[in-house]
Amino acid sequence: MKELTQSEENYIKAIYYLQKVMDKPVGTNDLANRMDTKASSVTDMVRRLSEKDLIIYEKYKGCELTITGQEAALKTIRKHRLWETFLVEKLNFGWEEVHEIAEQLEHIQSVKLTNKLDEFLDFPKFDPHGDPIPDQNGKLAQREESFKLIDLEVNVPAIIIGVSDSSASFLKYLDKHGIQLGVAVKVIDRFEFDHSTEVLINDKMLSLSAAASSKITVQVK
Amino acid sequence: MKELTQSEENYIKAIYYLQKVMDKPVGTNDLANRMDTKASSVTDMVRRLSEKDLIIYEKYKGCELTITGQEAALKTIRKHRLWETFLVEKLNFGWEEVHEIAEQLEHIQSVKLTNKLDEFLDFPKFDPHGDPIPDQNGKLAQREESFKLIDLEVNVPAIIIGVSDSSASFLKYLDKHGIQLGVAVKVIDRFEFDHSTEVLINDKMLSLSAAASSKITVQVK
DNA sequence: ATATGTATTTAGATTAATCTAATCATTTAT
DNA sequence: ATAAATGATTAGATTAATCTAAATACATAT
Ligand SMILES: [Mn+2]
Ligand SMILES: [Mn+2]
Ligand SMILES: [Mn+2]
Ligand SMILES: [Mn+2]
Repeated sequence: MKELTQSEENYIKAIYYLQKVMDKPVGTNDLANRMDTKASSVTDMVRRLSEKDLIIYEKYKGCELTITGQEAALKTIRKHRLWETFLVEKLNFGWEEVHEIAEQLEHIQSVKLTNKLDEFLDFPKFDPHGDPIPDQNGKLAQREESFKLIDLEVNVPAIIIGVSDSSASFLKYLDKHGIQLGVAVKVIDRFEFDHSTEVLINDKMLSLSAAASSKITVQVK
Repeated sequence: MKELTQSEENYIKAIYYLQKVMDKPVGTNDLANRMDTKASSVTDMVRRLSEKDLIIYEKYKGCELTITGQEAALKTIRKHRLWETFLVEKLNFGWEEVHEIAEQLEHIQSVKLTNKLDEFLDFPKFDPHGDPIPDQNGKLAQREESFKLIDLEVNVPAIIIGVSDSSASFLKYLDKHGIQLGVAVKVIDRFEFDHSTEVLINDKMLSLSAAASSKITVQVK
């Protein structure tokens, strides 16, 4: 299995992600959209990837990862999340700054480096956004059952364990309101008409939009 | 000043290096040789670099860096040497393993990352091979006067402060004989006919070839 | 089933980075 | 000063990754 180019690694990651969320073959436009390129470019690339047996692709039918492709995806994701952890834990970056840099660092090719970094960080199981970090064998830590904050029942104490949107704008918004991983939350009230939620966080009341609360993952204590 | 491609950064570094050691305009073949490519590829690339005002280039006359080009070179060298330091100091890599990985890491584009890394490492002045690390402004620490071990007078105590060859084979050879930066050396005898040198290192006598002793930099205590 | 619209692929170009083989320029040696 | 050797450039191809515009296939609604 030869090394992948940066572009190939990025595509493989995107396919991995889309496969997960839509649970059916990934269409050319979905990919083009996610990768922020044109459909014609995607068609070219999926040809190459399928040539290398990283995906199964049939004209007009979309694509999905082979086992080899999944392994490749997990390797890249492992690197990405380890680097994000490094940037936050060791270099004191904010969690909203690290994704972009990790997009580059994830392409560094050295298994030894990855494993030494892992060790240096004390084998973290989750990255700064609460996403699981694949281990050397590509295995992901299994989480206790978790919900989106928007689905958490009223008056049930819970803890914030992740976010499903790592965009700088969202994360900065959370920072402003003292919302971090590990913090306790309780839903005090919810309004049917717009699904906005009143929550208690850090002893302060806060009203969250449906958009926000649907992107925050919590776990009941 | 737009970002440079990896290839451009590598060429700029090579020109910087060659300019230093040969002290005259860098020829196409010198560069081709150093970059391990073909002269025709170099001609193409120096055209591009000169187009971007990173070098001055005239057909058949070789090239040299402009001020902008020198700044670019120093930025890349800074990243390279900081990463090498990180790999040795924090991740416990051997000094013979880090160059290759740093060749990749040096292309990560984030000034903030570079500066935070610098801080994390406590603003090191020299990398694991004894080469100076440019600071934020591209300034290199000036060394006390130093010599090559091959030029060190007999019976003058000195300290090893650098190597001018960072190839894995040479560094492994040094490791085998306990030769590291910071270690004390004294030349006991030197033989005219092949310039081999008898040295005392770590309380042990050792005979070094001219090839070896000409690549070790020392400083008189 | 036919038409319409959307998804996807093709055709044809472009740009960076590389190569080989051929040509041209400069330097050096006779 | 001329020839030979060395150094450098050009011409022409190739490959990855991208694009625009045109063509085609598939899905859906009437
Ligand atoms: Mn990320
Ligand atoms: Mn990436
Ligand atoms: Mn190096
Ligand atoms: Mn490099």
